[in-house]
Amino acid sequence: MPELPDVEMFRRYIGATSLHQKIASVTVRDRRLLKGVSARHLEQTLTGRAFETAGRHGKYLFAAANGSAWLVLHFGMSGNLDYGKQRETGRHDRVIFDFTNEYSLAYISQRRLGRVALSPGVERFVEEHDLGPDAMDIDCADFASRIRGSKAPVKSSLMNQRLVAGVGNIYADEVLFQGRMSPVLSGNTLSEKQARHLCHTMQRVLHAAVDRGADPARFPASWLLPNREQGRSCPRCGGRIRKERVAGRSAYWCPGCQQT
DNA sequence: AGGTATGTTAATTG
DNA sequence: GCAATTAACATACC
Repeated sequence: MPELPDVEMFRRYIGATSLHQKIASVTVRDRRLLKGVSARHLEQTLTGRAFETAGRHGKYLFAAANGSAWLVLHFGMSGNLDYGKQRETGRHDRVIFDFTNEYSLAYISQRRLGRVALSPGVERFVEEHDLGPDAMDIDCADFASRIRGSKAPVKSSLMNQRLVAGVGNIYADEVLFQGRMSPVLSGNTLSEKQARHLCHTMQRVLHAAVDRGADPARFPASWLLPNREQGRSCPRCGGRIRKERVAGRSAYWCPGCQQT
């Protein structure tokens, strides 16, 4: 689930539920999910403070505590947040933030591939992890020069978080489908115009997904996602959807309308 | 039982 | 040294 649109929903969720409340305690139920911070340090840093704002860069979610400590959440292949009053602890709750008003926020990671960290700020984090610009607001001229500077398959570059942050396997397929471009096309063969067009398509798709609450059930039938299965018919040309391994992941596309 | 799954990263290969 | 691919990670599902 958690690609940019999903994480944007999580950001809004925190914004709507968890800001400006004093943190009473932090419970780390599985320290394997912590990255670069001890359970003790996380608890000591956050307890007594409150989250003031929620930010996002690519697939990373940030919540600023008082001062200059930011909580960083990443969701991996599975993940969720759940806020509630006197909620019962779930089996996959990995870190729980208890507020002084009896409400708590649970960071849930079923497959434990997510990570929880602390950072002095979003900018610093982005720099340290060498993340590219966020996919929603990357400048398309910048995007074009980045993707044209790589001979990797365009799908691989779309998913490369150092090139542009936020697009994963599902949305990469959707962007390429809507941009009518083959996933295996080499980036350095794109014209400036093609690269910019791909960028605009990417931003349109992500924006539309966010507008629909990142809920696939609300995505238009004309999109690839509802038909992302080998052998299904393409909602645009009726051709067959093909599945093939590209850049180590399953790529689904319509050879009929994604020629170049 | 074996393959696959929306992610990142360390290790490996070219 | 760099870019690109693969393995590993943990768990659930088909």
